[in-house]
Amino acid sequence: MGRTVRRLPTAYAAAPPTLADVAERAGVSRQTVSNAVNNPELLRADTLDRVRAAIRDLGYRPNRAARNLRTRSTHLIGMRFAPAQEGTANATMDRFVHTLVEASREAGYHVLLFAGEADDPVSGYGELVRSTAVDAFVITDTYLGNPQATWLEGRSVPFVAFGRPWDDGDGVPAGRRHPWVDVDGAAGTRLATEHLLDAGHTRIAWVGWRKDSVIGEDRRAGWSRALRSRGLPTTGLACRMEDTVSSGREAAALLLDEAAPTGFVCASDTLAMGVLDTVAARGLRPGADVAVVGFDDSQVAQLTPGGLTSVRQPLEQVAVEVVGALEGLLSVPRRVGGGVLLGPTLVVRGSSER
Amino acid sequence: MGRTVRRLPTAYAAAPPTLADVAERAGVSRQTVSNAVNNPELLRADTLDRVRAAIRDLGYRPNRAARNLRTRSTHLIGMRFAPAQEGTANATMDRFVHTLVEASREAGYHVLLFAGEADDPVSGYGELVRSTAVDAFVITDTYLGNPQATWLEGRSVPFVAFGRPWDDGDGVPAGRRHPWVDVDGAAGTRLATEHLLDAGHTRIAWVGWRKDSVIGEDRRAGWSRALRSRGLPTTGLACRMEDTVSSGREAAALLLDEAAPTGFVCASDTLAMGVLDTVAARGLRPGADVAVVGFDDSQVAQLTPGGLTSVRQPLEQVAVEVVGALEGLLSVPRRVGGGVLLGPTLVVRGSSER
DNA sequence: TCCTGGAATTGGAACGATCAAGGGGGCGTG
DNA sequence: CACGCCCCCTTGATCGTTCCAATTCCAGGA
Repeated sequence: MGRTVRRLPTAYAAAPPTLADVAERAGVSRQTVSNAVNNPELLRADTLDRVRAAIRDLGYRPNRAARNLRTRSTHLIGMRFAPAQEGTANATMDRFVHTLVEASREAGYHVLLFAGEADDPVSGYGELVRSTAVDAFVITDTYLGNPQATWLEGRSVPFVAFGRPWDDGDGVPAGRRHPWVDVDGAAGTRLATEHLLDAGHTRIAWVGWRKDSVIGEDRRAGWSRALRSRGLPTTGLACRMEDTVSSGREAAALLLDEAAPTGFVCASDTLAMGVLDTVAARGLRPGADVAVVGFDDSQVAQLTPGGLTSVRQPLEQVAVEVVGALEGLLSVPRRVGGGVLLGPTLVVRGSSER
Repeated sequence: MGRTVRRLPTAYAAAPPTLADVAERAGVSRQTVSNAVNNPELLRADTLDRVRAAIRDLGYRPNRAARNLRTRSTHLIGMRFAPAQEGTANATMDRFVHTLVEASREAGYHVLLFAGEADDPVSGYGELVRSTAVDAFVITDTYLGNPQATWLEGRSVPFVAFGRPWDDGDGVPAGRRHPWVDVDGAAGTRLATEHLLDAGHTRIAWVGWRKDSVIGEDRRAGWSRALRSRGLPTTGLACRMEDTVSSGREAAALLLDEAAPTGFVCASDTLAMGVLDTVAARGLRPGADVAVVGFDDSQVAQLTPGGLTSVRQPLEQVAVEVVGALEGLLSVPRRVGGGVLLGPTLVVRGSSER
């Protein structure tokens, strides 16, 4: 009848109350308490009140392990956490993860971080799937070939990708239709370029990444489209490099010598910092003489003296959409996922305006 | 005898194999399989081989929910994830969290992120404790009064803090002896100050935070001790501000006017960026005329033109120590936790050397 | 041959929740 | 008054694992 005394494994916290404890206190059966928690509309109003009072008095919370075991779902979302690269301006993860955690909470989920072998993009997932530790995954680095997505789809594990499936252009083959959320990089660089065009610049250069980066080529497309739509040339105005400050420096020097641009649109804040450095070294004033725009609105863009104008990704919105897609995925009718493409904004600072 | 067909809740992955499946295949009982996984030394060698082969063939992984339920432990570590403040140079979390995840994995744990109400430092913990969703917590923002630690200790919930319990000086009252790991901020600023002293500077200023920041006062102490130990004055050379770039700018202007220092040690990279800005605005060359050192080795320090010398916290080491302390805490004999204080390093860049 | 004892293995119960049926009232209806 | 129905609630089984105690196996000693 009463609850039995339990031995505790490590003698920490007192054993939390169980469904049976609440039931006894409220004078109902276990199932009724369960219903009060999960299907309150099934109970008569006064019974519900009584049970809720008992729950409150005892500080009852359903034991997750027991619930998980029975329902075969953990309400956990797995995410493989890769660190930001040192020496690069992109601290994207911080903002994204925070909102992901927040939005997940509202949807009744928690975020489980895990690590994998550095050289194997698929490692770590299998263990969690087979031990039914998570309900779904969020994958974040989908730039190349995207082996995680393929792996997960092959095993029918639900997941949402932050990033488009790039590898197959328009004609996405059947069975490769997972839900994804992404930011329209081309729209961002187009915004940046038009911002400079509106300020009167006509010779605007592109400083981007190597050609094999699909994201880089997408961003580049925004720049070239903006120029072409106003009938301006792009030839000789583009430069593709590694994503480092010194590459940005070199690219700016090269371009200033060869093409004398008055504006620079860059694929990253890292490159933009290099461009700014060269501009300053030549005695040109950022904003006044030469305008520079970066990408990511990193802390560097915010803190560098004068400020760096930069394209800001709506990471908070991305996270919210990701959780929304997950909810759709985990609710009963399996919705074949499409994609969501969000528009970035431009944060104008001193480097492009004075 | 054979396993029954199971209906799946959402018709995703095929149902993973269970202990019973493995047992049947290996021709042993369930308990023997369990022992093969958890206490292999109890089995005869040939039996162990047979069971292991069955486990491998079926791709068996223990169901976490069932295991959690029975053992009353989840092998999850909870961490409340607060985002980095925008406009501040500190992207500490990224580095720390990554290593925490990595080290946790080696210890057989995963990291569960959760969110709480912004205005309530304790919110979020209770739910996870009462639903036995995590075994322990890592708390990271222990600067003031540290209500989470008090809350968790009051409920005998195991946790490790990144950050010392500041509030009670030397005489830590009994019952407030939780394990913690921290970085010796004073040692860091002392390192920075001595770096400048060794370069020949004698008038070295401090740009720090308001007096009510214990961490700020600790860092300040490193600076003042370094100066005093060489018989140099500190009066008139310290300035305490908000943690913003413009504060750093103002502080530098003030100090240059009043005390004409040739070196600046700052409580953060954010402040240091402001100092650098003022230095440049006055036509002084960072490194050559005036040396500046920041704190945190943030991306800004790495990417700013010329580079900003900065104190780097050994966050990877902190995470490893944190996990080590957790392991000690969660293993059977409760060890009353002491603290671990780690030394930072100095990353020298152009702002202090030319 | 029987007994003993340690090592190896087994079957039953339990962890705490949900699922799937199975009642017991009260009320309207024939 | 009996019947059936719906509403509300209860009972027993179950998820997959580990704990506990019991049982079998096998070698060595009396």
